[in-house]
Amino acid sequence: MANSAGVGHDLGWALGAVFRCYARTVTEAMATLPGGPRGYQVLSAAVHAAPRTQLALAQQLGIDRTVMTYLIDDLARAGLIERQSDPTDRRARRVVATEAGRSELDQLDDALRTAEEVVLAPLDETDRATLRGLLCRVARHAMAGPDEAATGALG
Amino acid sequence: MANSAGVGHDLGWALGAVFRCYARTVTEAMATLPGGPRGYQVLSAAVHAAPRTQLALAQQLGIDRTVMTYLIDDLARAGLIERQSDPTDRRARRVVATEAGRSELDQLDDALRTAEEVVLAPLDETDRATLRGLLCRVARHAMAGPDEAATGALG
DNA sequence: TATTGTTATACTCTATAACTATA
DNA sequence: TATAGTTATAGAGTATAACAATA
Repeated sequence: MANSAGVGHDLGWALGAVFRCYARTVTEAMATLPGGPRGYQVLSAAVHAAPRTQLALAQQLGIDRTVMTYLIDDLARAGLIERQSDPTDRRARRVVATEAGRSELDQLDDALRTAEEVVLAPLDETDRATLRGLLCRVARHAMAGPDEAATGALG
Repeated sequence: MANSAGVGHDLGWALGAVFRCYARTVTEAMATLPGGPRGYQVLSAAVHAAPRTQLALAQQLGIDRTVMTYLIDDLARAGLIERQSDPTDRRARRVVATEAGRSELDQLDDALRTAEEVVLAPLDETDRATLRGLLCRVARHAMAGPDEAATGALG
């Protein structure tokens, strides 16, 4: 394919290839988690942040609220999170992580670290830091512009 | 979300954000092209490389051969490519670009250049080259490992 | 019998709308 | 009347399987 007319291809191709490699590794690591990568997002939010309602969670993560219902159904069935009645509004449900959920998240985070290692394998520490820095600068700029609700979806 | 336990998030988040920003811009640029980004891949292959059969094209681009049928139907209906009988194998159809297809591809390539500019806007020329270089190194390594048929798919 | 391309069918994911129970 | 959550329905996109023509 070494045609020089490839244009924007250089960046687009590399970006796509790297993203897919990372996404594939991450998705594999989350193969057994209900909801896959998005299940991870919900679980992570439930563990790290104060309990929020399903709607708040859905808006934060850029997930449709009807999808959030199924997602939480599955995660709750797996015993990773729980729905708790909101004492101040009996319509709302607060999403909280269980002990099992916290432990599961720890394992998943390990897997994510590994996935990152796999992707960055060909670079030494200096180059990794450089790539991270440049990507983050570009990412922050990209998020600043248009409305970007999704905070970590894979694709 | 400023929790330091965010783990691999730094890379994964930035990668996802940048990728989605680029993918969105590119997809918008190809909104009127039949088949969207994948229509572009087929058109580009038809223009730049020697005519190939639908199956060869499908395998090269990582597209299912049944999808390729629809894709080529739409591109042909738009007058951008043509199906030609393969003289050496009457089962096969060679995919070739029309003049209109070539011209359309030129315009799309312009749009891609612009999309790249949009994404890389916050970086100066030196940093852009650095990012490109690092991403390409990582991408080449990622492609070398597992079977990666898809050469430029976005989603 | 195997292969290219097409067509028909089914499945997955997601979005839309309707429903309930609260407010 | 509006909102949180659920459920039901429909749509897009994709994969699977069956088919026709040719090798």
